[in-house]
Order: sequence, then structure tokens, then C-alpha cells
Amino acid sequence: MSLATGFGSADDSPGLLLWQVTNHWQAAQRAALKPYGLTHVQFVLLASLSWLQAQEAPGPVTQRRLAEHAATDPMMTSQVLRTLEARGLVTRLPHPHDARARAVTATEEGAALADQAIAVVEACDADFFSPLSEEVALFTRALRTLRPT
Amino acid sequence: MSLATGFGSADDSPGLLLWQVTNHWQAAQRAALKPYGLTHVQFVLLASLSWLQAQEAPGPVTQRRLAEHAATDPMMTSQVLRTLEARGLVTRLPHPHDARARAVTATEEGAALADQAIAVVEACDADFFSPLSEEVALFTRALRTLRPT
DNA sequence: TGTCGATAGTAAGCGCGCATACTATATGGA
DNA sequence: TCCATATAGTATGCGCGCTTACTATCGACA
Repeated sequence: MSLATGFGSADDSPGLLLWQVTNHWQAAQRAALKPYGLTHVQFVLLASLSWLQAQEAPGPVTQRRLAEHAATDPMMTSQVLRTLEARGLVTRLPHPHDARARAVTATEEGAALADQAIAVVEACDADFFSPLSEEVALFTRALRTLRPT
Repeated sequence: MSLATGFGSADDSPGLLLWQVTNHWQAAQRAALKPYGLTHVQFVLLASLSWLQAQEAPGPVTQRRLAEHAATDPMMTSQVLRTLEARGLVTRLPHPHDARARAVTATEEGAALADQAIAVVEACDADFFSPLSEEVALFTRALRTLRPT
């Protein structure tokens, strides 16, 4: 309502808290992934791509499908995948049946790196959310409620 | 643990959910603040500055103190304040007792804009978290637990 | 009084996160 | 067959969020 009640401290606003906690979490992820030379988003896309490849889906994985699965912006997905391609972690070959699309695959090196990073990231996550202990299930459910469709 | 269990879907990871939900929330804030020509961070700093000014603290508000209060990066705070200064919403005069520091104040226009925006942002927040209904208190408490010291 | 560590602020730069606008191709229907 | 619409992907640009490195000043202490 007023300045004094509304924004005196972030304690009042779940939104501000959400923002601050997420920044804190991203910092933890950044630190955990630093030894692998990966950013958080690079890791998510690489790991998601590895997983999608392993699925028995029809046709090769396109950038669009990867972006949809990882819930990332298609534009950013394009940029990040080109970075990963430049580092030899993914390939972006022309799609066999759709001249507009790319067939994206993780290279052996990329998949191996993702496998290593996944363990570290999961440990980092577990540590980050450990203060919640049993409440983490409730917390996760709340987040799922707020997630965009 | 493995690709299949660890990153098949964001449902599994509170971290990924946190990230996605925050992006979603930021989009809502962006839309709500668009009519005022403010970004989320600009709004937070402007509103926090207005609040700090109203407090009976010793000496003028410095960028450092504002950044600390809003839990924002000092470098970013500097940038954003210069943007707000260019738009006439804040002033950044030399500090009377410390030649290193700036005495930051919200202009009348800035304070008025903040007051208007606060109402809209609070409504936006209430709407965003309404799916949680009563659980919002629990959710906020969990976030506070995870907040950096 | 001089100097030395701590502090306020900024320059430059990278990687998202997203908005806008564009090209090229695919696809369904007359 | 031709065309309208939808779709895959990219160029450009802005605003964070943060890192590193730097200047200038302050405060404490000998």
C-alpha cells in the first residue's frame, strides 16, 4: 500500500524473496559448474539434449523440441547451442526431412561432460535445499503450482 | 543420478522449478510495470530508495546502503541509478562528508512514480501467488530459510 | 604527519532472458 | 498447382547479474 509497509524489506514480499533466492541458487550452480566450464543454462540444455536423445522419439531432436522440453527461450537456445557447438559438445547438422530445422545431438564429449556435471549439480541442489529438510516436498509442490503452463 | 532420472523433466528438480517460476514472475512484473516505463530492478531500487529516505537514518543514502538494503549487486545498482538519474527520477549528488560516495535521492517525480507502481506491483504479486492461497505463508517461510545471509 | 589497509564507486566485458523483426521452408486447402 | 498461413531458426538490441580490475578517498595507527 504505502512505501513504509510495502517495500521496507524483502521479508514482506514473496516475489522479492523468490528473486533473491533464485539469484543465490544460480550463484551456487555457477560455482559448482565452474570446473566444467559450463554455465547453468549450457548445462541444462546439454543434459536435456542427452536425455532427449536417449528417448525413443520419432526423428532427430530439433532446437525447438529441446527448447520446449527445457522450457527455455528459443532464441537463447539457438545462441547457447551455437556456443556449445563451437566447443565441440554438440553438433547442429541439417535436419534430414525439414530444411528449416537443425538436428541437434550431443557429441560423445558433450554427453560425458553432462554425465559428470549432473552428479555435481544434483549434489549442489541437495545441499542448497537441505535447510528445508522435509519441507522440500511441500516447497516443490508450491513451485509446481506456480509454474507456467 | 543418471540422465534418465535426473533431468528428464524439471518436475524432479526444485532448482529448475525455482528458476522457471522466477522467470515467469519476472515476466509478470515486466508486464505490470511496462506502463510506467520501469523494469523490475529499476522499480525495486526506486521504491527502496523512497523508503530509505523516509527513514530517520543518519546521513544521506549512499549507493552502497541502497544496494545492501535491496540486496542488489553494487555494480548493477550503480548502472541502474545512472539510468534513473538520466530520466530525472533520482539525483546523485556528491556526498557532503565523503568525497567517495554519492548522496542518492528520489526526485518528487521519482517518488510519485514509485508510489503509483507499488500498488500495481503488489496487485500483480497477489495475483501471481494466489494459486497458493493459504500456503503462501509456508512458501514465504521456506524462501526466507533459503535466503542468503 | 605519513602511510597503509579498507571502502565507495566505476570501466569493461560476458552470458543470459527476452522483445522485435526478419528469412526460409513446410503444410493445408482451393 | 498455387497460395495463405504456420513454423524453424536467426540478426539485432536492451537490461540485468556478475566478475575482474581499477581509481579515489577514508580511517586507523605508528
